[in-house]
Amino acid sequence: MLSLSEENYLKIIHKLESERQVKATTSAISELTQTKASSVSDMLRKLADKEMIHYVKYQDITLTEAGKSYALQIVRKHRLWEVFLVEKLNYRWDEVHDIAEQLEHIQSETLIERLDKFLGHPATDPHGDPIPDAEGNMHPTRKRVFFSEIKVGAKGIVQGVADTSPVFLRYLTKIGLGIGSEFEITDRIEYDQSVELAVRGRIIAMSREAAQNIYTLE
Amino acid sequence: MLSLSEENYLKIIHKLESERQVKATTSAISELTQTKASSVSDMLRKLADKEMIHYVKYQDITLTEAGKSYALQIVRKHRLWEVFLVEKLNYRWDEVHDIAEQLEHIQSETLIERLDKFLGHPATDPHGDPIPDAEGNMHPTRKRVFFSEIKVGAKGIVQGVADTSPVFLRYLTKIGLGIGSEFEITDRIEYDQSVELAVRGRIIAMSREAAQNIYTLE
DNA sequence: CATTATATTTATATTTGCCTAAAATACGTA
DNA sequence: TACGTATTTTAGGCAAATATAAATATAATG
Repeated sequence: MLSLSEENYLKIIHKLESERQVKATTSAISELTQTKASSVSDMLRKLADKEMIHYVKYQDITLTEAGKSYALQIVRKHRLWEVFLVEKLNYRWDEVHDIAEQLEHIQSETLIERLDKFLGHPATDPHGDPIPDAEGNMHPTRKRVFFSEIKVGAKGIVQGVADTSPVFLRYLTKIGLGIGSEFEITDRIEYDQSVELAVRGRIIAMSREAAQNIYTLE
Repeated sequence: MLSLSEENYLKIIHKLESERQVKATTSAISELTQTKASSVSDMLRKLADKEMIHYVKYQDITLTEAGKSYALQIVRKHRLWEVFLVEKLNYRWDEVHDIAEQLEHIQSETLIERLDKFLGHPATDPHGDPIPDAEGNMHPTRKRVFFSEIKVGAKGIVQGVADTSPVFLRYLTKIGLGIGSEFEITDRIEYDQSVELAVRGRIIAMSREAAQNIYTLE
């Protein structure tokens, strides 16, 4: 059983690992956790002692099997609680992150399985992210295709978002876009790679930055 | 905003205060929290600094208005989560305490009000204890009459238990007694003050100790 | 490839919440 | 009321998780 802090580190390392762009390094973790690199360094030694990470000084960090499994359990808890908050307590998708961040650390052998059952074994959270099963398997999902990559003229349904910050989610809500929304990419502006899309009969201009964070599935 | 430890101390002090038999003293808190008296003493100074308790060295401790209000919010959260666990996740009443003990510390402005609504504004928790409202008011409850005080021949309905330890709750479940159970006190043995009662047509002998922890209302 | 810049680690310190041991205070009773 | 006992507080320390500052290793560049 790990401490709250240790759990948060595992989660962050998992996030960096699974978002294959970035490697898990001391400074990347420091950045994401908003703690000093020296503190991260301390914690990495502790997690290595507990065999949760592979750690060689000055090199990239990777999770061990045990560490990955532990991290996926936290992800599972986080996402199931998010579903609970949205489905049962009527929260909006941009409001649930901070609360789920706390709830994901509740320790109980049985709680999360009962919650999962109560929620009807949902496959994804309110942002479209898949929920790992009790054994830590993410049911293989189709490949994500971001708005920034979809060819002009293509239609589809929004399946998820890669940025779950409240400010981004509120923007999407404002323009009438959510998971399940139908869309058509009507144009891409070469100058700044922004896109134009049709949602509910309205034409919307969207920056490349935003378009890189909304996806449908192949 | 108080730390988890500080919240637990407030809760314990409130428990001692409201169970009017015992006064909140350093040693009583030490006993209940299973921490050394010296540690308690440290914490009391901290809580006094934060104006959560009235504290004069070597004297009994009482909560300030702020402290009482804070403590009641924790009690509210604890009891609402217990209702959730029993009503929605099908836990038994002897299983919920430890999980609620964790959930009661989740910090959110809105979560508990939404949970309360979701649960249909329950008046009591699964052990019959009243749930304070958002302002910290316990709706005035009728006076408790314990099995150890009920006169022989009287009938009634179990309204609550004063001991919520799993071992006690499992004993009650085993003898077929729960909140809402009809009973009749059929005899009281003068020798050891044990009682005899009829539940669902069966006659049960119950020790004075157990009888002191089950009650109906006046 | 030498030097500078950046990233990382080590050393040392702080805060929180706990501990043990010792000192101070309060209480029961002879 | 004075003594012994029990309670409470103070003093000094430890572990966890953070920080700052200094040392060291790696990477980037002219």
